[in-house]
Amino acid sequence: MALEHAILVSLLEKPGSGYELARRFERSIGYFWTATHQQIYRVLKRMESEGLLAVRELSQQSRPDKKEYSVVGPGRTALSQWLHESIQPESMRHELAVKIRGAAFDDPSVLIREVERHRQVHIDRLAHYLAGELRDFTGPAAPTPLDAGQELQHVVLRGGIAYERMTIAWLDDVLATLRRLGTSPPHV
Amino acid sequence: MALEHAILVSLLEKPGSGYELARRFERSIGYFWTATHQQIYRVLKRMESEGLLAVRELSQQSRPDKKEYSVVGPGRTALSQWLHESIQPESMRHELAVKIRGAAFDDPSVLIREVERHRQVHIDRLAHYLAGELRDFTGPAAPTPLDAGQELQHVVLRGGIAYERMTIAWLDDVLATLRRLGTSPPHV
DNA sequence: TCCTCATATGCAACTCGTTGCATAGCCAAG
DNA sequence: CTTGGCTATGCAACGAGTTGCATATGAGGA
Repeated sequence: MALEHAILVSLLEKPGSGYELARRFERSIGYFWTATHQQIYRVLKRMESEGLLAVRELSQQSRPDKKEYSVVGPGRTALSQWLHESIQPESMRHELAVKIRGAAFDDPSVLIREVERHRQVHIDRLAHYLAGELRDFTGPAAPTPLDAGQELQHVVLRGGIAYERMTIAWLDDVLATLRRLGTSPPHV
Repeated sequence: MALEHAILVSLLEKPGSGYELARRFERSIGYFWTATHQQIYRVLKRMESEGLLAVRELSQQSRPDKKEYSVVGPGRTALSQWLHESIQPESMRHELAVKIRGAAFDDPSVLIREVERHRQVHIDRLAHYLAGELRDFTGPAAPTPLDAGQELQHVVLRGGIAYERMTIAWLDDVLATLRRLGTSPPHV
């Protein structure tokens, strides 16, 4: 159900089209909730038919027309209601960890490249987050003081930064372990 | 596709029934991959029909019969093949983060209890992981030296521990932010 | 005796999410 | 002038995951 709520939050922050939402889900919102454009278009249509959103068809010059969605009363109420409900803490879904345990039944060194690749992705994400933090929250161009919405966006971004740092450190640990096992006598 | 591979890993570590796998997915394997018993039974049946697993019907006294699954040749090959493929790094799914950003459009203090509840869950998980680490890997009752499989299980568990510690620290940050905003003048 | 709990397996219906494909307008480069 | 790229929206089919329900055995307690 959370895609619906992620869309409400994003559209309250700023109205936009399905295409624009899909872009936001590649940055910003997408740091902690992902969705493809097909999913977004489908849910937007449903939410509009349920009266949570309003559409405005905008003809643009030099571009195809778009439909701009914005949150209306019942949508705001739905979000508020959801905020008052409790959700259950995240359950893990870490495919790489499954692979690492699986490596016991093959040659552990086959995973070294894979783990290095993941490590690089997380390093890039961290750099991206840090640049965003500087631009929007802690740099000289950032507004001072931050309003409540910006403070909350910032604390979520700090979570992303902490997650990437933790992950990079862990992947270093994994690499050290795989390399150590690689030089030991084989097993199984 | 990863449920299939998580099952292969778990059954290679030790053969077992659907019920037993479901239990393992509540501990151990479940720390980084979750599944319900319905999902497990369905996939076991499919994997058996594809020749990845073998079944043995065991009649037990004082308990209903069970079907014990174990990995056979093609299953081992399938796992090995998967280990050589590359997967794409995890995409986040953090519902609480959506809520935190959404709190900008309601009273941020409504989230304080919710975040405190999540924090407690993570503290409990951390304690549980640390107890498991002591029991299986670092305590006096642990085998020395550890074999490759145990080393790999340990490094995965260290990842879980690092994740929980990071999350608890972040939730403290979130709580401090929510409390600070709660004492500021309202917004929106 | 009846109820509940733990073991053990499964179906049916549903929602959520992914993948591949299709369409269409306009721009810029070759 | 054709091709590729970006904006913009959408269908169809499939696969993954959840929820509710159903069934059966046997243990232990009220």
